[in-house]
Amino acid sequence: MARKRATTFPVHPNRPRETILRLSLHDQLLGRLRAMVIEGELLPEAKIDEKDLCTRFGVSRTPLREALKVLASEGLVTLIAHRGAIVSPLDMAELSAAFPVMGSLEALAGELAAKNADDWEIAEVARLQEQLVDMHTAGNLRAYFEVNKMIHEIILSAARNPVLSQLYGQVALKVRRARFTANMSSERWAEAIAEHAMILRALQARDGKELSSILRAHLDHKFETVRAAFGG
Amino acid sequence: MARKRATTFPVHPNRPRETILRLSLHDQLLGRLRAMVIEGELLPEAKIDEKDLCTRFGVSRTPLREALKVLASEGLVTLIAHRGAIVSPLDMAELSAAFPVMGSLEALAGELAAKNADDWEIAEVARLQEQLVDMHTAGNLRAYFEVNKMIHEIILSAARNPVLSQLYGQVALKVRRARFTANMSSERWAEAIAEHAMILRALQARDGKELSSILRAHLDHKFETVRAAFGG
DNA sequence: AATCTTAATTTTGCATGCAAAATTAAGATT
DNA sequence: AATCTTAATTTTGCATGCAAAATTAAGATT
Repeated sequence: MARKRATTFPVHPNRPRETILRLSLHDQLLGRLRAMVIEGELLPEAKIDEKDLCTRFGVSRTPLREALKVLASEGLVTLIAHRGAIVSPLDMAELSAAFPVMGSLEALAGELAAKNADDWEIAEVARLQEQLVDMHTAGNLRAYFEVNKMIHEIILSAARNPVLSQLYGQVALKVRRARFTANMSSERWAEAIAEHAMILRALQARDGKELSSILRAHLDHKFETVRAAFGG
Repeated sequence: MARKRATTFPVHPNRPRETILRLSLHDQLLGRLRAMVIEGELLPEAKIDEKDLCTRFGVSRTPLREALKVLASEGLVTLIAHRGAIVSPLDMAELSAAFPVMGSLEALAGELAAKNADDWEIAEVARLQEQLVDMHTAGNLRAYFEVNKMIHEIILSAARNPVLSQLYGQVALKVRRARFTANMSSERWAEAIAEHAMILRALQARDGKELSSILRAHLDHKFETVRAAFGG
């Protein structure tokens, strides 16, 4: 497994808390820049100005450039020889490639999670499912996405497969980036909520095949939404 | 998609050749170090001596450290704060996590390749299949692995899904690393050859479901071999 | 002799420096 | 005025420098 990511995975109860973490500049920058690209603060195709970012974060070019190389290997940034980095273009072709891959990975995650999830995790998904409904009712799309992400992360971590988690994380980055620009129709939103209810039920029943296929379908529908919003 | 990898993907005929590439030190080092880790030249858990590698490759620490950060994000290397990098341990737990993921990805690749492969690619797989048999007859395991890798890479590239290729490449690294240490029994080797014949037939018939399930089974068997060799 | 301190040495994480390449600006040519 | 040269400026890729942390070595203490 890679170096620990600075993600905010929901903390499983029997795990040490309060570990004081002293992140290197490299790691902090990596996290910040990743977020900036995903959330669209840095727009696709935009040139990444090293000097600007250095002064902005008060660091030298060394750790910044290290972070850029890693982001490039994740595909979020594109390096052009002797011309530095640009934010990777967000093209429909790559996105439509990402969805089926994410679908396969989620399908596998579903199967494994149905087998391996413990009671706390299932309860947690149930709890978050309620929140999801609340966010929908409140019309808070941003918060909805956040809760949605947490549900999928619990399922992932319940799959007990770190390699799967790592790879999933990487495709999810690409997809999440698109979602920040593409909005959902209210019908699609209602549908997504219904699908999430099915996800919860399959998990509670520990029905791996069922969970697996719901997740894959859920992804396919999500793709339709994004495709519609983007035009592809 | 990420920066171009320095891999030796078989070249599809209608693609420009002879592109003169001037790789940055960072990229060259990345490729060299990756190969060294995969091929076991740098042993698992071994400390990576920056100064040693710098003098060895005649470069300064800057590009070397950039490469190490990327290798860390790929999971081949583990960074320890203020203590530098070690070659990531090759543990059975991670390996058994990697195999089902690779299986899912290959299954997807198979389905897509059956749909999208062109005649050249199918012919190429057929040609390599013959070579595979030859290598088996010659008892040349190293060359066998190489040809085997090429077949899987053709299937991957015939899937026409760069995201899939990228992720597959990453899990494949982990698995390939294990294969360099684990040997195959002669029975398993014969079996693998037979499975490859089935792979070719399914591809020629463009039977996506079939190809998909053979590939997944092929991976499962490969896992058994590795597990046996390693003891897990 | 084994353990503990403390100082010397090495290594790490990051900042800075510098030449080559790319970009921009300014003047020359049509 | 538009295009072309050429010089000035900026940016990039990498090397080097330096303080803090980790490791090792050396001497002190039991």
